[in-house]
Amino acid sequence: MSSDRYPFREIEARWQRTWEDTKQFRVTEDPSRPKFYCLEMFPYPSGRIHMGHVRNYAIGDLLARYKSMRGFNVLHPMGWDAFGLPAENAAIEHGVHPAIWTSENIDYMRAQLKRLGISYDWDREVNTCEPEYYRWEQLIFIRMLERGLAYRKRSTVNWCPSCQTVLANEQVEDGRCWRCDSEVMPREVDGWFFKITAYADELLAWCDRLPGWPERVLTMQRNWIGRSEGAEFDLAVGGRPGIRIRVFTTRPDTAFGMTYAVLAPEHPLVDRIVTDAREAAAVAEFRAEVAKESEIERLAADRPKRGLRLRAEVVNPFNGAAIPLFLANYVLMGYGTGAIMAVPGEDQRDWDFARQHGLPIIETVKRPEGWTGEAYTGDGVKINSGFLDGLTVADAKRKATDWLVKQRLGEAKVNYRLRDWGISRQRYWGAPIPVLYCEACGMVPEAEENLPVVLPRDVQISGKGGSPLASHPAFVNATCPACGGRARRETDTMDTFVESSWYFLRYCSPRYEGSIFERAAAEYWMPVDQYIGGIEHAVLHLLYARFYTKVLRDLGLVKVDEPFTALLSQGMVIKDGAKMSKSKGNVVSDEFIREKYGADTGRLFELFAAPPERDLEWSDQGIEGCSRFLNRVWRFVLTHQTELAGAPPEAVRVHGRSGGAVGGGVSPHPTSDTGRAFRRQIHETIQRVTDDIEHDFHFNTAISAIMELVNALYAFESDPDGRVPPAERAPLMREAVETVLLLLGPFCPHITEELWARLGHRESIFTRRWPAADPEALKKKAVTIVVQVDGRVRGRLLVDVDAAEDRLRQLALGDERVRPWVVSRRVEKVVVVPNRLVNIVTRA
RNA sequence: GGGGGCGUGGCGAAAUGCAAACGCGAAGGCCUUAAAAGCCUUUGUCCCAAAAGGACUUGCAGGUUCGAAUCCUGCCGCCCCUACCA
Repeated sequence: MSSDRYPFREIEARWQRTWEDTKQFRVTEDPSRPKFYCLEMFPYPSGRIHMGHVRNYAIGDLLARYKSMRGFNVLHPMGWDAFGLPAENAAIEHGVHPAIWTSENIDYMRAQLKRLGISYDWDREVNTCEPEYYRWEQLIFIRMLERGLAYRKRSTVNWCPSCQTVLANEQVEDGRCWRCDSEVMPREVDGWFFKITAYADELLAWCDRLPGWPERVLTMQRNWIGRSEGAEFDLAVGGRPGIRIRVFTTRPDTAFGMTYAVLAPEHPLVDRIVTDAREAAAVAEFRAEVAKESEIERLAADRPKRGLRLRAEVVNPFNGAAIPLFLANYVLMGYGTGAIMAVPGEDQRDWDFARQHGLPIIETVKRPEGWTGEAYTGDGVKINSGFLDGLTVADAKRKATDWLVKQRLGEAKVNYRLRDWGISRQRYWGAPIPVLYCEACGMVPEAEENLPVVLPRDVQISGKGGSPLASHPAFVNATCPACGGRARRETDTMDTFVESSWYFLRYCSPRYEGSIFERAAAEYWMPVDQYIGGIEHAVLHLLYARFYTKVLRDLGLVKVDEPFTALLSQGMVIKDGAKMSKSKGNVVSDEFIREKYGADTGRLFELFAAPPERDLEWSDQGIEGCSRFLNRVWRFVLTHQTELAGAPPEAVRVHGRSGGAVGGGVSPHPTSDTGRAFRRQIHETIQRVTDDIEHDFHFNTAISAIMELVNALYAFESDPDGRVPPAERAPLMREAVETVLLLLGPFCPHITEELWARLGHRESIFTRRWPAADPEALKKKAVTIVVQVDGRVRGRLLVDVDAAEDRLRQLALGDERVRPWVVSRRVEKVVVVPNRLVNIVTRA
């Protein structure tokens, strides 16, 4: 089978060596040329490149090479998101040090990437687990600390009782630890936070100013930030003049329907309200019960709403009514004020709870005719609402809020779902947080001249009992940078999402030692013009990176407001209907594909099989087809090498020049109909491929257009009817072949580079400009017009381009294939679309 | 519960006024001692002996329009995200 395949192994190795030896993809700032920063999300060095990576990098390489051929100065870097838990797991399971495991994986994966032939500037490689990298992150941490953007607090986190560590939200799968499958429990822990909520408004506002991003990613970010407008006000507790309960609501208009109020079980006021010993015991029991609820129970959609009625009552300030006060598991301390006014008439959760506890329900919005539902959340006229009666919901909200302000009870308030970013990890393999705890001075940041705080190598990693750093005396016991006394070093490390929040900035000047990056380099390259990565980072990484960029901007380090101008979210690579994974046994290895078909074929298939944003179903037959296509290209050039070599070279116009051909060649002007039609197809293909890449990333249709041109090339060559004049043959074939190679180059760089050389070119094909369609060649003399009768195709007309509407109407009505459909009917109307169709509308 | 997306041949997918480009698969043929590779033809369904021709067809039901896979409404199915967010 493979015996007749072109020698991809040899040519791929040779060109990779050439590109590396000549440093072909090394770039530097060049203010005389427009820049293009093309970036794929850098990988975690898990061990092997998989097909999802290949897809990601094939798309990036295509765009990078294409933009370069269009004259841009292209920055296309690669690096490693090298901190993370899998390295620690490997240490636990196999006794390999995380640093060694990581660095071996990086070496292996770098070699794999080089064999894919991606056009990276490898001189800019970045590795986030090196002190030269994370020292800048530590410096920024200190700056953030100074500005109150980094702070320490106690909070409830996901705790795995078996692994004895905190898990990030994304490491909890269906309420279980992704590593050991234990049920995750909530737990109070001290930790460090970044104040991303300070940027909530800006992050949200800029969602409307990122037209290069997919709408669904922006929607997910908007939902995640979750801005809601409402009001906050105080409820007095009956008989307890010193105590006021602050509640947040988005529906102040419904306040007259408040029939009870609820505190989150862990609300701090509970202890002040409850004084009786017996009630306090009941509260403690209720709290324990709720705290025991595991993540799994919390995720259950129909989780029962548990509540405990307190003896105290609160007063509805709107109507003076005394109403019961509850603790309930459906009110969360982490959102709003941790307390609510309950309006069962207009809130389904309150409705459920009220029914369970026999509480009254008051309707404050008139239901629509025939309403049969429970709580009503729609619009309508206010009823049972005192001074709000008769108003619409929107007007009543405004009036109720104004009233609260006037009474000095509350105010309008905006709340966000977004929480501050918890960055503490009780783990070893991460960047140390540069803070100390001094016996005399308290918490003190490490002195800048002492940075980096280097992660020590000689640790015992057991996976049990918290961070290994805590049991490393040489690391923990340190000197206070403020007073010189004894201090204990922070042993938490930073979430690895911090490293990936600024790596794209470090790429601008990766070896610069003076600062986090060189200002001029970042000003030249930033922002990233095209970012490409998986949809799974739609919120987390992309939101964190946006936040971190804004922080760096406010620290005066960078000028841009947003890091990524355009984003392409590629779909997953699927096999047998499921994401490829070891456990499912449906993994196709990049090495196997490269060995069997070559890198060019693998890349071509991944770009051809589906548009990039959609999931891609792997197909063993599909890749055979791509292999066959490249062999067809190869065979054509080799079998016609002599004939092609004799034709004038580079009779192809290039973008950015107004006329003529480059390199002394002559544009062929065929006189035969076949020759003219063929040349038109060559130039239509240029136009179509350019549009497909440029406008909507439809690489699959771009490839099919190139395939059609190759099919046409074979047909033109065989010329069974002898209609091509001999003088036109070789020049047109050469123009077609060179066009195919130039258009295909960014998709399949090795084979095109090789064939380009075999046509006699001395320079790399990637130093050539992208071809431009010749308007002369695109001109058509005649077009086929479809004639419809009542919307059905009944005939076709071959007419001059831009024929007059009157003439089209006449020809259509007179056409003998059309007449039978019209003859016994009355012509009502004739719709003419120039150069496209005529539709004759009739009536009996 | 909320938000978003998708539904077209046997399959991956094209198509903003001619539905099914391109590729895969399948069937038949050529080449070959044979195979591989390659090449050629056919390939949505139905009516008709066939051709010519015609009818039907983009999840289902409606609507807008001269004209709808495409726009609108409702329903069905699948996928993703999110989740007691007050």
